[in-house]
Amino acid sequence: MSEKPKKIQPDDRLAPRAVVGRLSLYLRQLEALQAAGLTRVSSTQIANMLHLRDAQVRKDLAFFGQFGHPGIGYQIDELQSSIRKALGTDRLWPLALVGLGNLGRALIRYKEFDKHGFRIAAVFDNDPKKTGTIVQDYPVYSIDQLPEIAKSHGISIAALTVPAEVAQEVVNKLTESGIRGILNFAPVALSVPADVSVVSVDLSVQLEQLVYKVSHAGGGVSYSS
Amino acid sequence: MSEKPKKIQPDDRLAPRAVVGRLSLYLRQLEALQAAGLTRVSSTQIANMLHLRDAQVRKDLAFFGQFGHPGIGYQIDELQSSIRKALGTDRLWPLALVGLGNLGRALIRYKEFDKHGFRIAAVFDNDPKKTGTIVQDYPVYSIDQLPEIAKSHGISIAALTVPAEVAQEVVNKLTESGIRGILNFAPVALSVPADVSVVSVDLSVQLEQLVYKVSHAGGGVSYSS
DNA sequence: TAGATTGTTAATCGATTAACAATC
DNA sequence: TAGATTGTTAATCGATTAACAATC
Repeated sequence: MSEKPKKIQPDDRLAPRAVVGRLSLYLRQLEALQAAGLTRVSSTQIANMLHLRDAQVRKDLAFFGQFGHPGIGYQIDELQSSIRKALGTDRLWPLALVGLGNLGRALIRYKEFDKHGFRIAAVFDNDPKKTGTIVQDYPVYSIDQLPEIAKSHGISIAALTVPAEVAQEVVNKLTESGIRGILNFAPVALSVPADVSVVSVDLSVQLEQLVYKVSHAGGGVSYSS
Repeated sequence: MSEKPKKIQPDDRLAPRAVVGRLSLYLRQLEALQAAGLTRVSSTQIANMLHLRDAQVRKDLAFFGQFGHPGIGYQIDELQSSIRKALGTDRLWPLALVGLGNLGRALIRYKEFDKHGFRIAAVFDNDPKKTGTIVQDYPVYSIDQLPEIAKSHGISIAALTVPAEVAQEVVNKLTESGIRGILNFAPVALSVPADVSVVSVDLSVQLEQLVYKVSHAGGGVSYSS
């Protein structure tokens, strides 16, 4: 009979999705606080800014380790890098942009990605009128070239902004090319192999959420995460 | 002593956010099924397509009423209009687009909004180089004109695609103009009066979610809702 | 020291799932 | 009828919150 092994790492289970979502929001607040010249912050302050409870902030962070100083609070720069490490954004992630429609073109120019460690490394589209051209300094490749380019550029994640009708078909090519994560903007439920992650952002769905809230009195603030 | 009034409506409490999020996804699936020529569907089928449990689908729907036929399933067109009614999307929602950056311009051309009962009714920006011009058939108004135009066009919701630095300031103008709901793309936590709803979509946050999942093995599909 | 704040436990709250009688 | 499927209850599971000893 083997003893239950004592936990070495702060926590090695996968964090609940809700926790990870809030981690990103904490990071945004910390960036804002730092820009404002502050160096430390308490869980209560973070909680108030995001309309949460202090205990929740501490418990979320506790999932990944002990980053605070009892009686003092959290050192902003320390906590930032701890959260980045927990999220995996403590390194640069080259990104494939697949689909050069309206949304795709907007994402190429989207400054926030750069600010948070993401860099569009290559742009793909299957329209022969677009492939071979240069858009915003990026040469546009055919999706068929994805396997080779993903490999040579070390790309493992992709933003998918193709029409819904072709999304699944393109996703199949992506996963066959070694893409491990897809940020999907097409309004369809994608099927992927078990080792590939998908996060879907459907803007119409978000707008429907808003309409529900507006229609049913209440009000209040919520984050899509 | 007054009796507790018997519940008349199927349910008059506010549905949990998670339920409302899934309702939109059900609607997308129903649209796809209908396009494929089907007329009825079971909770098990819907659940399988979205990687959920059948009981959850039924329970979510039960929140709003009884839409199914025991032994038969759901009539697709019936269920669609029931869900639309529950969400409040059974009517057209004119939308103000505020902020004509990359994302704003992409949203003007975004076809999915039209498909789901949303219509951009007016476009606003504070850059004097942009106001007065016509973008994609829309005259661009100054944000100062919002109160009058919101009133004349019956606009009560807005998509906010301005830079983070000015977002709160613009939000204040929006709420003063009678806007009741804001789809916020600026990566900041907004403060609004209690009777105004905010749904925030932060694309960098979504990408961070994806990186976390990719970094920590697993995989799997998740919906931002 | 006194005051502040963390990390963590236990209690509460809410959401998901299983199971099944009612219905077609 | 037999088979299928709903709506709903009760059981389970997970997430949030309150409370507080430990720490600075």
